[in-house]
Amino acid sequence: MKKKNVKTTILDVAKRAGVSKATVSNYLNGRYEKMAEETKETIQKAIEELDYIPSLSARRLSAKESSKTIGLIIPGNMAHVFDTMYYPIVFSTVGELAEKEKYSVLIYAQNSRSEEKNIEYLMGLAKSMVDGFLITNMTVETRFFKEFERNSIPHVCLGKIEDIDDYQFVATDHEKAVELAVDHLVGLEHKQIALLTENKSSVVDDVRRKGYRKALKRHGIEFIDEYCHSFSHEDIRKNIQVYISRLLEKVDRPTAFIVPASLLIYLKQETERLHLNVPEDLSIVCLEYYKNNFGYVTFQNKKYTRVESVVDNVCKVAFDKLMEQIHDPSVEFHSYFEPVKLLVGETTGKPGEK
Amino acid sequence: MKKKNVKTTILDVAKRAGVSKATVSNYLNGRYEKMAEETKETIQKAIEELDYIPSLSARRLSAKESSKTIGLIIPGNMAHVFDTMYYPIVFSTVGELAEKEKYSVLIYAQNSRSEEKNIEYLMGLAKSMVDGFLITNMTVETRFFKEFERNSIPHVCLGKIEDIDDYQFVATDHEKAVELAVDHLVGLEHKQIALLTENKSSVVDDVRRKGYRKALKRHGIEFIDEYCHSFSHEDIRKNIQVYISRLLEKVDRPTAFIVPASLLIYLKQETERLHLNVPEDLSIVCLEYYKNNFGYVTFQNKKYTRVESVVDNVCKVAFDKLMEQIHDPSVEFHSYFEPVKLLVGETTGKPGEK
DNA sequence: CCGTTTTAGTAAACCGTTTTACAAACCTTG
DNA sequence: CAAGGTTTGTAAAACGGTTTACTAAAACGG
Repeated sequence: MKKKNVKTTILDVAKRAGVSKATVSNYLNGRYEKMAEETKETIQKAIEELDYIPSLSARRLSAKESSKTIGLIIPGNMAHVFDTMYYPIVFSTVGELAEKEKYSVLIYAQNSRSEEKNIEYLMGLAKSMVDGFLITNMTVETRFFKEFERNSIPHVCLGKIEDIDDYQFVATDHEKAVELAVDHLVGLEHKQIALLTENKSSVVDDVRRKGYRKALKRHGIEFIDEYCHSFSHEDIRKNIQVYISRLLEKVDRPTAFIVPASLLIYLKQETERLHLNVPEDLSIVCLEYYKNNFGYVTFQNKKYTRVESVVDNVCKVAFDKLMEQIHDPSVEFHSYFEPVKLLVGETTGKPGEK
Repeated sequence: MKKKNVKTTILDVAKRAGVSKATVSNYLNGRYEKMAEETKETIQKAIEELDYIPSLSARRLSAKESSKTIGLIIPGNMAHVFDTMYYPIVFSTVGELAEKEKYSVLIYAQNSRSEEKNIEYLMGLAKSMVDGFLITNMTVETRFFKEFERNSIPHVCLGKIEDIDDYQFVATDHEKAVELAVDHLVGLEHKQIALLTENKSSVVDDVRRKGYRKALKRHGIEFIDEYCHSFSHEDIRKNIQVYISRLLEKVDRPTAFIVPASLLIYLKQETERLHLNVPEDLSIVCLEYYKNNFGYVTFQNKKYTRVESVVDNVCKVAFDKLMEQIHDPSVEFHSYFEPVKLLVGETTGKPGEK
């Protein structure tokens, strides 16, 4: 618990080591080329003895570096995202990427105050603290984009927001994911295809339903309202099992389900309770966005057929694009959809086939 | 989309406004006392025309300010905390507090690499970027504390870790919370008291069980293993209903339950399914840590009896203590337990009583 | 042993602010 | 109208590094 009231500077170190500031600076920055072994040691010793810590501000000022920090904007209230691994993944992925680039990640949880205040604060950050922003898509207030644009502040949105177009995003193509799933199932001659989704009335949810309807229409299959259900956070805790078992007990029950990974467990439960076989009685396509999917990767030792599009990668692309913008503000930005691919496993087959 | 390749400095502004740097600086820092109205306007105009943004680094260097940033350490993998509102609350509360103090919050998600690397990086941050750390309790690698201590880096741990004592924490007293609940129920003549908890084998969980056993022992009530169950993340999704209904259907079923808010919904479900009345057939005490408890605040229009201890406040105290440490490294730190209070509602009564 | 190259290191300018000590210009006032 | 007060503002020295241009001393080559 030393109490240093006076900061030791590079000059103190230089004096103590009997060299010049420049030499210490060179040492600190690993420019050893022109430096006697002995000098290095002396400097190192002086640094340790004095408990010297270089001043970041001075360094940055001198080197004309930026703050090397990006802002990550998240919603103040994240209750609605509880059912997915989204945020944890974003945090750790972005964190790791940033660390590699020697960037720091500032977190900004929008608070409940006025949009005005939020924006004001963000612009303040941008002016001084932060080189650019990563915006999580559940966060979005559209004015953010306008302001960022207006002030030429680098920014990338993680996720596409419907109905807005003139902004820069990197997103998972949830629409296409569902379409692929439907196509696959229709290819197997399924006609009764159910879609269950979580995170009711979120952007992601809307897009998935859109893809579902679109694909059905394309194949000339009628949309049945009952087959397509979206569960809110509370629904999942309250009555998802009831809903699923009702659906499965119907005479004209769906022969196939498209289900995001986080809901699989519930479907599995009811399927087993009703002694349905997969894929003979029921085909399942899993929508998968996370690498570590809670370990729910098999169904009775069968590999899931799944549509994959990994969020880690979305983060990576977004981060890279942000870096690009930061380092060269003139680059043209192109929004990006993470590729989506269908991986056929053992949980889908022709309906009724053994 | 202007492209500024040369940064405009305070000198540019000064020249354009026809004044000195000092005057511009004064203007920027709101020292208007000795400044003609006209000068202010000229300077403001110059600033706008030049799109001038002061350099934070220069400012900090000159004013001998610190980075005014705190680090918030969170686990890289947060899957296990999904069942509570813990992190969202921490983020937004700490974020807001920091904003008020003009501090920024840097987020550090421990990644999967070696402890060594994590520590090295954190110490690096501490040296330059960050004035101190807030450590979420699920995160903890005990070496952190030793290193922080060794380098006199201000830090506060959100939550108490059992078996370690020589560090500084601010925590909810989960042990006492459960004890209070038991005391209340025993006071109502309950003997068969169940404790359900989430987040199996976490620190919080252990402590709750400890309080439970302690209180039972104090009242001379035998500990029955079946009455005390802890659910993992997967358990909650898989079989919590099964477990609860089995417990409720036993001949000698518990007459009272102590349940954290996030699990209430499941208990409510099964209670209703079995047509049990609250509190006549069953008393319920809710352990409540979040202000906005998902809106599950009533049971059939009855206010829950609950033990309350609000996380927001834990964050606030922790943040304040961190600030204290940062501003005066010599202050003695005293670990702190957030007060816990019992609020008697309408969901508890004497067993069997109408 | 002298001129040249290499090695090891330095002095000083600079980065963009804040701050301190000082002063010009104008206004009072006796 | 000179002395002193107010205003309004300034010049220059920090702040703690990096970098550039330069050099003393040692090593080398012939």
